[in-house]
Amino acid sequence: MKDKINMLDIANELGISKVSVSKALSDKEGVSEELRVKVKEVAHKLGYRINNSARSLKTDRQFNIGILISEKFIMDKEAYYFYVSGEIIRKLDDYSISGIMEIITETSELNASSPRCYNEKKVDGLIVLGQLQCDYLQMIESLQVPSVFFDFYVKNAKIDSITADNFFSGYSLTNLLVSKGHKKIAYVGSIMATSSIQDRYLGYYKSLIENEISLRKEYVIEDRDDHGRLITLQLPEDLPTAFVCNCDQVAYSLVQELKKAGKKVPDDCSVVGFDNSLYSTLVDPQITTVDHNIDKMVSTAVKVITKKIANPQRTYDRILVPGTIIERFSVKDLRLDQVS
Amino acid sequence: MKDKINMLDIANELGISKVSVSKALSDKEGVSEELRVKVKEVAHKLGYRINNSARSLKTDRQFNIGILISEKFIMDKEAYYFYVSGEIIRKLDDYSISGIMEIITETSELNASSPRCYNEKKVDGLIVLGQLQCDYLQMIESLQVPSVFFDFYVKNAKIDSITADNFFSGYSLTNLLVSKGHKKIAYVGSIMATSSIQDRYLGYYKSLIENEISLRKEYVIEDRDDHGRLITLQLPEDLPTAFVCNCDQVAYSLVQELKKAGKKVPDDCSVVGFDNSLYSTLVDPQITTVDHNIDKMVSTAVKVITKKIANPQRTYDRILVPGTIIERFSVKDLRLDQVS
DNA sequence: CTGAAAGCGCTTACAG
DNA sequence: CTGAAAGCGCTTACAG
Repeated sequence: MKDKINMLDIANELGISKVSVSKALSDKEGVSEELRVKVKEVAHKLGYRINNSARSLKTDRQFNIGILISEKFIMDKEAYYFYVSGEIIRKLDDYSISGIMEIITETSELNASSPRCYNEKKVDGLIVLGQLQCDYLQMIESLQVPSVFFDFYVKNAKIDSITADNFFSGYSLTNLLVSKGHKKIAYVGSIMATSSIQDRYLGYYKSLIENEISLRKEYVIEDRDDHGRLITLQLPEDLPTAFVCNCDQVAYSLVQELKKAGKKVPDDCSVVGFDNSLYSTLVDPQITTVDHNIDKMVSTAVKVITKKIANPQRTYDRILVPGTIIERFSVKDLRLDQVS
Repeated sequence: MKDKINMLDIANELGISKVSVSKALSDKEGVSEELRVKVKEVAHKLGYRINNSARSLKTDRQFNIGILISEKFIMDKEAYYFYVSGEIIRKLDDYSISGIMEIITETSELNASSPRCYNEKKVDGLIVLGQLQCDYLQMIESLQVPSVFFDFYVKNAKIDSITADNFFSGYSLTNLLVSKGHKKIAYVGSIMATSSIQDRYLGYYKSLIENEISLRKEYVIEDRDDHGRLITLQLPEDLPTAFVCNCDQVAYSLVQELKKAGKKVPDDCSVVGFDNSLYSTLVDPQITTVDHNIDKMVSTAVKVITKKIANPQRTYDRILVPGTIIERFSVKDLRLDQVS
C-alpha cells in the first residue's frame, strides 16, 4: 500500500478526475450516487485520509475550536473546567470539529497576549472557560474569530455568553431555607471576585427582600483574597442558623470550621452550596447544592459557536441555563423543631 | 488594517520577496539579522498570523498532538486523566505544539475505529491515556504516526510506554506496613483488570515474599467487575491489620465499609492507597498514599513523542517513573502498641 | 545574503 | 453528471 494516498490516487484508480473524487467524498452534489459509492469504496480500500490542511487552505475553515482555560482555574487536579472541556470536546465531535485546549498562563493573562492557537490560525472560534482579566477579554473581543464566554459574562462585552442562571439559583436556594423556617441566613463569598459569586449573592438578597428579612452586613462573609485565593472563613459572633455558600468547596471548608467551633451540621447550622461537585458528597453530612446542568450549558455553547462560525454577524447575547436544587442532608427544617 | 495578511503583504511592504519573509519569521538561515528584525517588526505591525495549514501542507507537519482518552476513564467529573491532559497540553506548549483532545467512545473502542484527528491528518503523533481494549491498541499500532502509551503498557506492543513504577511503589508501600509491625496485610484490587493494579499487586507480593509472610488467597480482594466498574468490597472473615488498596478511591470506599462494620481506621485497621487524589485527603483519617510524580511522567511522555516525531525509527520501550510515598494518618504503628 | 519557481492537496467557479 | 484550470499561503531546492 502506497504511503501517502491523495484524491488523485483515487481518481486514477477509477479513471476519473480528482474533482469528482472531492465532490463524492464531501457529499457535495455534482456526482452520480453510483460514482459516489464507488469513490468511497476505493477511498476506504486505499486507506485514504483527507488532508485537513489542504482543505483548510482552500476553505479558510480549520474545523477546530480553541478552548481557553486560565491557569488559575486548574490549580486543583479535580478542576471543574477540565470536566467541562471534556464535555465540550465530546459535543464538538457531533459537528466533526476538534477541540484544541490551551492553558492561559498567568503571564499571558496579564499581558493579554493572544492565544497561540489563534496566532497560528488553527481555530475557527474560541470558547473561553471562566472569567479572565479585563484586558485579556478585551483582547479576545478584538480577535478576528467568533468567541463565546462560558460560565461568566462581562458588561459591555460584545461577546455572547453562556452561564448558569446563578441569580435565580441563589434565589431559589435561599427561598428553600426560608421555607424551612430560617431567618438568620448568611452568604459566604467575596461578591466582587466573580460574576457568579455576585449573582448568586444577588439572588440570595432578592429572597431576603421578598421575605422581609433585612440584610446584615456581618452576614456576608469573605471567602477569598484579591487574587481569588481562598482564605480562612471568619464566623460571625451571632451565629446564623443557615449559610448559603457560593460553592461546594467553600461549603466544605465551612463545615470543617463549624465542626472546629463545636457546632453540628445541620443541627446547629444548615449549610448549602453550589456546583454539585465532589466536595458536596464527600462531607458528612452530604450537602444540599445546585446542579448547574452542565450538559445543557455545554451543548448550548457548542451550538452557539458553530452558528457564529457559519454566520459571524449573528449574536446571541446572554444565555442563561437554569439549575436544579439537589436536596441532601445539610439543611434542618426549623418548623419541625417548634412542633416537637 | 487589511483583513488577511500573508507573507506577500509583508514582503511588499518591505520591497523584498516572500521567501526572505518566510526565512526571517521561521528563524531559518539565509537572511541578515538586520532584515530579520525588520521583517518581524512589520509582521507585528500588520498583525500577521502564520497560516498553519499552508505550512502543514508543505512540511507535512501539523504541530498538533492527539490526546486520546477512553470514555470509561472519565465517568467521574474529577477524572484523573483530565488533569493529565491539561498537564500534557501545558508541556506541549513548550514545543509550540497544540494538543487536540479526543474522547474515545465505547463504540469506537469496541470497533477499534481510528480516531478522527488521525483520519483527518490533524496530528503528528498520539498519546494514549490509559489502557484500552486490545484490538483498539493494535489498531493504534498500525497507524502511520508515532504513538506513546501513557500509564499502561501492553505485552508485545511495539509502542513505547510511560508508566509510574507501580511495581516498585507497591513494594515500598507494603514494606512500610511491614516495618510498622503489620503481618496480616491484604491487597484490594482486581488484578486482571489493568496492568497498574496487577503491578502494584506484584510489588505487594514481592514485599510479602521478602518478609517471609505467606500470601493468603482471601487477602486478595476484588474491587471491580469484568467491565471495570467498581463493586462493593467483601471484607475477609479474619480481618487483616492492614489493607493495600490499588487506588485512593477504593481506599476511600474501604474506609466507609470498615466504619460500617464498626472498625476504626487506623486503630483497628490500617489502610493505604495509590494516586494521591482528592479521595485520600477528603476522608477522615487522611490516607497514606503514593504520589506518582505526574509532572515527570508528563514531561517524559511529551519529550518522547516529540523525539519520535523527529525520528520515527527511534524507540524508547518501557519508561518507568518512580513515585513518592506520602505518609498521612491511616497507618498505625503496631510496634508502639506492644510497648504500651 | 536574496529571490524566482515549483509544488504540497485540496475546493471552487466555470465550461462542456 | 463530469472535468480542466486556478489558486489558497506557505517552504524548499536551486540559482545568482
